[in-house]
Amino acid sequence: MQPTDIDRIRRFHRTVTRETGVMDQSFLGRGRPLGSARVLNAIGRGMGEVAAIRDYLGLDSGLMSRLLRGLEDEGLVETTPSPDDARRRVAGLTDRGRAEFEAYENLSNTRAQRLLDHHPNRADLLAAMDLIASALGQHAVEFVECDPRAPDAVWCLGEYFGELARRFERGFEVHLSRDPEATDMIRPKGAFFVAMSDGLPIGCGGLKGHDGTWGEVKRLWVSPSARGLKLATRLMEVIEATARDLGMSVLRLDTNSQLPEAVAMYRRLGWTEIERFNDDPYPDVFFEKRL
Amino acid sequence: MQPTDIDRIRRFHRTVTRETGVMDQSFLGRGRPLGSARVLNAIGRGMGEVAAIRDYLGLDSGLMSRLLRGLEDEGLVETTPSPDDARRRVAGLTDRGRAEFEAYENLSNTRAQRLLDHHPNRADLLAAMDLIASALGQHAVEFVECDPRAPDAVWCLGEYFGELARRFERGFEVHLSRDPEATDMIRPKGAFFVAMSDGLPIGCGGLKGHDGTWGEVKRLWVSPSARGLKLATRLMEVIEATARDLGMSVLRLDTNSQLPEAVAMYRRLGWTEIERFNDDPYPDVFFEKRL
DNA sequence: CAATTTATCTGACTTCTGTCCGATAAATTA
DNA sequence: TAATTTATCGGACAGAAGTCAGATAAATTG
Repeated sequence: MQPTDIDRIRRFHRTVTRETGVMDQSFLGRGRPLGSARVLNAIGRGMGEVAAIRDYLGLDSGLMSRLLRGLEDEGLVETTPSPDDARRRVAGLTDRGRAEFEAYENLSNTRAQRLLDHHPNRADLLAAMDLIASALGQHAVEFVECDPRAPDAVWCLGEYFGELARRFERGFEVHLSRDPEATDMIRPKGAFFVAMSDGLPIGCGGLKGHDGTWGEVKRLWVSPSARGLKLATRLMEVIEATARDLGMSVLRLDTNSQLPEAVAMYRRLGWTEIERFNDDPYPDVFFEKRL
Repeated sequence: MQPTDIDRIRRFHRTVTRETGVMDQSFLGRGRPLGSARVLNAIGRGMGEVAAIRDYLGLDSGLMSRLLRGLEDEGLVETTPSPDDARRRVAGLTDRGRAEFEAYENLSNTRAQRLLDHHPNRADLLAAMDLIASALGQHAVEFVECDPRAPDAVWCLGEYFGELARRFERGFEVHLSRDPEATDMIRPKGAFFVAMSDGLPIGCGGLKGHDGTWGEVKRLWVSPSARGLKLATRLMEVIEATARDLGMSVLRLDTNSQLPEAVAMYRRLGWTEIERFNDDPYPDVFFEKRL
């Protein structure tokens, strides 16, 4: 009897549920209830605002308060009133708290490492995990505006150029392309966005400002693991909104007919094909959109 | 900054943890604590013996007893003493219990279906899930002895023949091969095993009895999603143990040089190459092992 | 400036989860 | 047959998780 698609998903789900149960057990091994451990980990991972933690973990305000107090009593956490709104509190780890957080991190990391060590095909396993994480987390993607020279942005751009090199018959050399100055993709001239899924970059897109009147969409890239989830469309929406915000009335972009998915998407999003507007050697299709 | 392998696994883990949290919430929506819901689901999925459920869910005997009683009070479950050991109790669903179980099943199924519907590439998503489920569940594989004509066995054999057809240059036609009678792979003559991972078949192997003196290993197959996890080796161990149990002193098998992984494995497991012992057109390598 | 809203805290309470121990009754062993 | 082991049950209890209503203090609004 052939397993149905649903059977396969459910088997996956059960296996993975068992796995999280095991992780929970090992967390409990540090002698702290799961609730406290989760709060500690949220703080350690950079969440400072009490409200943000509460929201992330879905906790009642009373419960949150008590868990935080417990961690304070243990000497792991300190809270201070937020500078711009003294009602809010910001939590941070003490030295002991940081050590304890690292201990939890080690538990998770060694478990991950063990899984990796016991698998014959790391690349496929990791690709499968990326694919699933993107599929499950597609509604939890954050679009973070940053400097295109920031680490996450640079990583995305590296992947982007690498992919172009693979897909273009003639290859692709970064320095051949008119690489816009990073400062053209920073406010107030332009902007650059990285799509973050649970802390990992999975896509990017830039808006390059041209002497205040028009903008150019550049470097739109989505990780292979997140393709098909309409992430590029959402990035474009963010970029268009930013362009309007910056007072631009026209957007342009160039692309290549060897990237048919991209060309199709621009058409679908209401862009119209125009004449070549630069002498860049790589693109052979040009689009424009009035805002 | 490039995400490390560990980062990627941890992201996967967090995403999937969030997902199970959502499922738990939706289960709670039926107004029953998670513990009870889990017991009900275990029973619905075929676990009858109280001890088996307790073991599967890792529950204390007292807690188990109380949860079971709660479900009985709700009229969802009935327990009867086991026929062969009246100390043990066997739990079963009442009609109302079955309806309630179906309701939980629907919650899980619709969530799975929704995920499937929202993804552009079902085949890749499912393959990724199979791969991960096999990697995580490699220590929870059960080797079930069954009739080679049973549904799970037939499905595995279909996959097996399909793969042979793809890998052999000359193609592969099932009827050309000397297809051993199913009854030769059933006790007392022989045996057939299906490797089950959480209810889904992921591999198989047969032991064909030849007039009581020697046995032949046939139809050894492992699902692509579970390759590299030493599953074939474990299947072989089960088959060899069964052969000893049936009083066989020699095992033989044939394979093909176009399946180098298989040939390498047989050597590693202590098999020695021998002369051709049948006139089957497909195999070109023959092995023997004395027990 | 008074009234209202917002973010957090506290206490009281319920339910759920997990543990321990002894009771019971059915097998198993000596 | 008596003693022991095994599987379940039930009571008592402790800690964890979650809910609710009010208290407090800092913003915000009118």
